[in-house]
Amino acid sequence: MSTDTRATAHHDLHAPVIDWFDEHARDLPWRRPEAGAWGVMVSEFMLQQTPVSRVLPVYEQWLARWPRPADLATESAGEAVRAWGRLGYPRRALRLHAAATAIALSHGGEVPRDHAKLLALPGVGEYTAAAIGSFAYGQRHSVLDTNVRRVFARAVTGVQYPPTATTAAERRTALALLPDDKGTAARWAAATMELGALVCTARGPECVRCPIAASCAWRLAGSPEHTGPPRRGQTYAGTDRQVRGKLLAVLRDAVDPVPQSALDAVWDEPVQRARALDGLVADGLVEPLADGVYRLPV
DNA sequence: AATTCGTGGGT
DNA sequence: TACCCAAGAAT
Repeated sequence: MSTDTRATAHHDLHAPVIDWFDEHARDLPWRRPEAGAWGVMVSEFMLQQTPVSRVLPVYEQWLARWPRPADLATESAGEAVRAWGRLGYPRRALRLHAAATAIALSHGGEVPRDHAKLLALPGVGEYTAAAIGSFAYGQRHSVLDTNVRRVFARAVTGVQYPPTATTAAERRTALALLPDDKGTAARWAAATMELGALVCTARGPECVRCPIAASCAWRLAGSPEHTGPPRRGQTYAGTDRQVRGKLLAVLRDAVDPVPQSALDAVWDEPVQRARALDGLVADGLVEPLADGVYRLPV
C-alpha cells in the first residue's frame, strides 16, 4: 500500500460518517440550538458513565429549574445533589454546582470558550472540555470518549476494543483523522460518537448498518475476538459504593435532616456503614449536624 | 498507573 | 442468574 493510498483512506472516512450522521442522528435536547453552552455542559456532566435514556428526564428538569449557571450557583449544593436523583456518581452533581459557581463568579456567567479555562473547572477533564468546545462552540478538538475510542480501535487499528485507559497512540490516531476545518471537525466528533453509540456498539456491532464497514480494519481482519486479560468488571454488590448509594438515597428523599437510626437501617454491617458515611461527609455530599443528625449540604 | 466513585437496563 | 457496560474525573 502506498502512503498516498493511506492518507486518502483516512480522508474517505469523513464523508460517509458525517452523511450517515446527518440521516441517523438522534434528536437529543442538548443538540438543539436552544440548549446553548450551558445545556451542553450539563448534558456532558450527566452523561459521564450514564446512559442517554436515564439522563433525558433529569436533564429537562435541571435546565427548566436552572436555565443559566448563575441560577444553579444561587442554590445550595445539596439541592443539586437532590435534583441529581438516581443518575449515580453524585459527586458529579457537586462538581457541576461548583463549576456553575465558578462560572458565575469568574467568567461573567458564561460557559468559557477557552479550552484551558474549561479544563480548570471542577468535573471537567480532557473529554468534557473537548466536548463542550466542540459541541457548544464549534471548535476543532479530538473528542475521545468511549464510543469514539471503540470506533477507532475497530475501523483504524483493527482490534475489537480500545485499551483500558486512553493512550498516546489513540490521541495520535484521533488527531490524524480530525478534519482541518473546525466546523467539519465538530460534525465529525458528534458523528463518530453517534456511530459508536448506535452501530459500532461494544457488544453487538451492526456492521450491516455501518457506513464505513467496507474499510473497517477490524472487519477486514475477520473481526478477531479481544485477546489478553479480561477487562475488569465493576463489582458492585457489597461494596462501599452500594452502601453510599443507600445512605444518600435516604437523605435525598427526606425533606428534613435525618437521624442516625434512619441511616443505620439501610445496612447491617456497622463498620462498613460508618466508613461509607464518613466517606460521604469527606466528599461533601453529606453534612453532619449535632447529635447524630445528617442532611444534604447547605 | 491503578482505584474509586452509582445505578439500572440489556443479554 | 451473573455479567457487561454506559458521552469520565479525580486522586
